[in-house]
Amino acid sequence: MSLSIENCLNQKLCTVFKKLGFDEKLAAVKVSDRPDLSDFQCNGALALAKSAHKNPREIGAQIAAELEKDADFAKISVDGPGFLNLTLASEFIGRTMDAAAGDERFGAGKSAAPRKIVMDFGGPNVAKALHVGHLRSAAIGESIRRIKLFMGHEVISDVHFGDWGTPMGMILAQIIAEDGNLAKAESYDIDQISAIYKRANLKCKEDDAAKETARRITAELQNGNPEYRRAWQHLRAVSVAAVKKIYDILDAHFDLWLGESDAHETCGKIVAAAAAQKISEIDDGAAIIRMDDESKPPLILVKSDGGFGYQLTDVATIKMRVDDLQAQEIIYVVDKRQALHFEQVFEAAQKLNLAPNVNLRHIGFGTVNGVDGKPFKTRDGGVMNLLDLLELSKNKVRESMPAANEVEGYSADEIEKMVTQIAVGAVKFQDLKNNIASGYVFETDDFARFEGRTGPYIQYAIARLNSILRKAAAAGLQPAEVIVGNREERDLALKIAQFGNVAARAEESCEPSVISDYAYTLAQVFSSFYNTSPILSETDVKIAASRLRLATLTRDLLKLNLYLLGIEAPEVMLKKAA
RNA sequence: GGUCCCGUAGCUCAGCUGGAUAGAGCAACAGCCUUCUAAGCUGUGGGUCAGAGGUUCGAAUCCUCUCGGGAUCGCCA
Repeated sequence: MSLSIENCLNQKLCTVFKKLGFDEKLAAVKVSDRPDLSDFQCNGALALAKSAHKNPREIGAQIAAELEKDADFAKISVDGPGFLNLTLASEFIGRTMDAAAGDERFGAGKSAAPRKIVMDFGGPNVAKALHVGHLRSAAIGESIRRIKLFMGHEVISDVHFGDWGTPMGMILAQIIAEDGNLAKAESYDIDQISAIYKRANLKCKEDDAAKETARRITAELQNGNPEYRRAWQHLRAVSVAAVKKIYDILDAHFDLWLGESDAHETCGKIVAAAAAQKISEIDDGAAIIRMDDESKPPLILVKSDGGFGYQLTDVATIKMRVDDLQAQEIIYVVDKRQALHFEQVFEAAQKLNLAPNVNLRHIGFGTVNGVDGKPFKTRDGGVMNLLDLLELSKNKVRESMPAANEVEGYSADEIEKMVTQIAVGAVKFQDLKNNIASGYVFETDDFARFEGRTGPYIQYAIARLNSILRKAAAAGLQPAEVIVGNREERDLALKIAQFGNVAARAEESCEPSVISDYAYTLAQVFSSFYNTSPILSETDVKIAASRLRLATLTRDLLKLNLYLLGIEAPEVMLKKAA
């Protein structure tokens, strides 16, 4: 159970509602919409009035009268048509902060029903460089992974490498076409492989015969042609290594590096089982599973050329995750344009009874668009490489930072690390500040900006806090009991107290933007506090110690929130002298 | 054409399990650095919440329709 202030208030309200014979479900408290009037509000009286045929203000007054007895409230009023406005006693807020200071979870609870969750995000492909589209999957997936872990679930992340489809045959066919055979295939590096794939892609687009050859080779590869398998093994290994590097920079963690190919054997079993149980049928030479809703296209198990399609692979992968990993929930963080595909796959899994009692969930994210509103393309019409994007961001950060020879005490490596943390933080936050489902417009200029609602803004708040905490420690100042005095202290404390509910909401909705939004507003409230409530120069030692505790809490909480977003916080942020 | 999503400030977006005066950031304007990092703070201006009906004591939020935009609809993944 969460220790958060909101839950505590909910309990107080529930008790009163019960005592007065009101429906406890209506006792919910929320952060006030009118901070000028109260800290929290309860709208229960309005809803109660309807069923009880009573004046909502009367009901509100009844509730207020009960709450008056509680010293944790400084002021209770019934306003407007029947809003119950609750203002907390400063001592109560202070005590909550003191409790949070001793709690590494800052009042956040854990899931009452922890599950074993397999997460499928990433989805890189052999021979294809990661592009901006992969950023969303990595950023969102990693954040949800961390949020789920924080809330007490067990999570296994799987990159689900795209290594078994027609592109494999296309590359092999292209190498054979260019070299005459596959002898040199194992000497190619990632850049060469990417270039070969691009050429293959072009050729197959305009040449049906080439496409046909690629299909045939793909099928032969899948059926175990040893020569193809050997070359493919190499292509895959080189691609995995290249992709790993980028995911490392992005701090996206995968427990498993399985690919579509790993499901191949299981695919065969599924095809056999589906046929035996008469769940599948042959249509136009392909083995398909029809959907209950006939307006939906059928799921294609086996293509008419005999090759296994990705739909089958995804079905088979569900079976493996349930049988081998004991998944109780599988979460796919994949582009929402694939929503129909996942509906089909989930329905097929259900028909085949592969995952009884397993929660299958597709979290579809919107596309990264250009200013024209269409999926983002670079000037030459291609998709922007993720590494290029990161380099762009890094260059902008470097412009604002001193070089190693311009500043004392920092090595070039340390500065480079700082640059990376800020640049990656900016890029990831830019992605995570938006709702998952709504796509967002990618503007190159946004990555050149680190002011306002951005990752670096939050990192900067942490850097300032680190600086204060360092100096306070050097001066021998110890944090102590929180005394809520001025408005900024109160706002900061109340904001800190919200974390428990924020974490729960983020987990429930699988929405990192709930965290990013909170982290930003917390940093914002802190910045006001910073400007009005000095710590080191405060002469009243009790106030200084109280503020120091608030500062420590804020720093730790901001770091935790950035962690939940998969973003690192540099200890210090250097700036070029003006 | 079927299904789904979206339309909120000049721009990019929150808010949408119905509630009080619709919020941020950017951009614009006006202030704040002998004081814990100005990547910051404070303030001002800026809105027929696409439009029309309906449900309700109360609608940006729920329902219906219209207009506008987007995604997707069997062998690429």
